[in-house]
This record gives sequence, C-alpha cells and structure tokens, in this order.
Amino acid sequence: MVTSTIPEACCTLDIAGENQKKLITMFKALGNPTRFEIIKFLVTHPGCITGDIVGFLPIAQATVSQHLKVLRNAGFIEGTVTGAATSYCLHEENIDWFRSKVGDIF
Amino acid sequence: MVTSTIPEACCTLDIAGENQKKLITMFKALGNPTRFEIIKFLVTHPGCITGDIVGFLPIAQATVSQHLKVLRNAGFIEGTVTGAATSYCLHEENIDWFRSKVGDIF
DNA sequence: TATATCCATCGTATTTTTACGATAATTGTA
DNA sequence: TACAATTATCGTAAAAATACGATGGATATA
Repeated sequence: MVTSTIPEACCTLDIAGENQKKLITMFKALGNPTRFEIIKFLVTHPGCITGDIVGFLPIAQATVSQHLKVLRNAGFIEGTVTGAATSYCLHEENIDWFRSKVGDIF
Repeated sequence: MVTSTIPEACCTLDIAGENQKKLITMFKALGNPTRFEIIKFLVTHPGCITGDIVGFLPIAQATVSQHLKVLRNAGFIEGTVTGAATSYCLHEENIDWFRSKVGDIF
C-alpha cells in the first residue's frame, strides 16, 4: 500500500467564504469575450450610455443589457439613470479590491 | 432626433487579439469554484499530485482531471509526470503575465 | 508476467450560459 | 395627451460547461 503524502503547505491563503465567492463571480464576469469588450469600452469611454455600447458591439440590445447586469452584479460597473438613459462607469472601489485580491493569491 | 454622442475616449488600452483571448481564457478558468479551489490548493501545496487534489476535493477523479486540463490550457499550471503520478505546480511566468495584464486594464 | 496504482480520456446526462425577439416601464417632447 | 427614445425584463432556443462512471494506457511492484 502506498499512502501518498500530501506535500506540506508552504504558506497560508486567507481567501474564503463570501470574499472568495465574490472574487470568483468577478473572474467569471471577465471570462466572457462580450463582457470583456464592454469593460474595455468603459475603461476608454467612462460615462457612456447603454446605447453607445449597443452601437459599438455587434449584438442585440437585450443581450448587451443582460451583460451589463452581470457586470453590475459582479461589482465592476455602476449605472446612473439620467432621463431615459443610463450611463455607466467603472466601480473604482470594487476594482481596487479586485486587484488587491489578485495580488493576494498570486 | 437626438444623436447620442459617444463620450470621448479618455485613454487607449492596447489589449487585443491573441493576448486578449488568452487573458479571457485565464479569467474564465478562475471563474469556477472548483478550479479556484484547485489553484488555492496548489498555491499552498506546490508539487502535489492529482491524487492529493482528488483526496482534498469532494468530487470525482475524472472531474478533477478535467479541471486540471482547463487550468493547464489556460496556462496557470504545469504538470510533471513522475512515474505513474503527475505533480502540479503554478506556472509562475504566465501568472506574472496575468497579473501584469490585470494591472494594464484596471 | 500478473497485479495494483495513478491518471487522462471517452461518452453522456444535466445544468448553466448566451443570444434573441417581444414587451413593458420610464422619461422627454410635440 | 400622444409619441418617440431609451433601457430593462421576459420567455425561449441553442450552445457550452459541468460532473460522473467506465475505460484504457502507462508505471511500479510482487
């Protein structure tokens, strides 16, 4: 019988629970080509409205709206209703948190 | 008629093509709870073998192997065959690239 | 050589994601 | 008040991801 010994833990990593869940949701949100394009567009065009993104991307308005919702729920973006339109910006605080956590892991 | 003007680009962002594709694949790989746990385990237990991960996680060996393949293809990990076993480590160079690109975007 | 160990791959069922058209809700304008 | 503009949501079809048992190939051991 061979009892395979798990190598010693070389360090600890205090990411768990809700923080981990949140982080995974953010990774998942970025792991889609369309959503990544939306993020890129928002980085270079802060404050643009949904229609601008719809005009920029080759996909239906309903689909863009759905992706914006995913990005909002993940915490990457923030929408501000102005009249009939909604303008979007990156959520800097959450993005700082994200970058910080990526640094913690790797 | 209202011609919505797209806000001026406030900056450029030179992520595109294959680099972008690679990056999205890496985000997608991390955006799954099981794969994230595997990465965490490898961070704290470098050099462990597939069986160690199977013993650690509450999922079938075939599923673990499948997730390891995704992480390998994404470039996060490297497998070294030693006898009948395969030991895994993080791919430091690709991880450095990943962290650097995250910094470029945000 | 037979046998056990370790792991990747195959085939498949289930769940989740993605994209779309249609529709409704809200705001501004004639 | 009617109407156009803007966007979110609903229902649904198609594609992708996920998990599993079974199997096969490679290595070590009796």
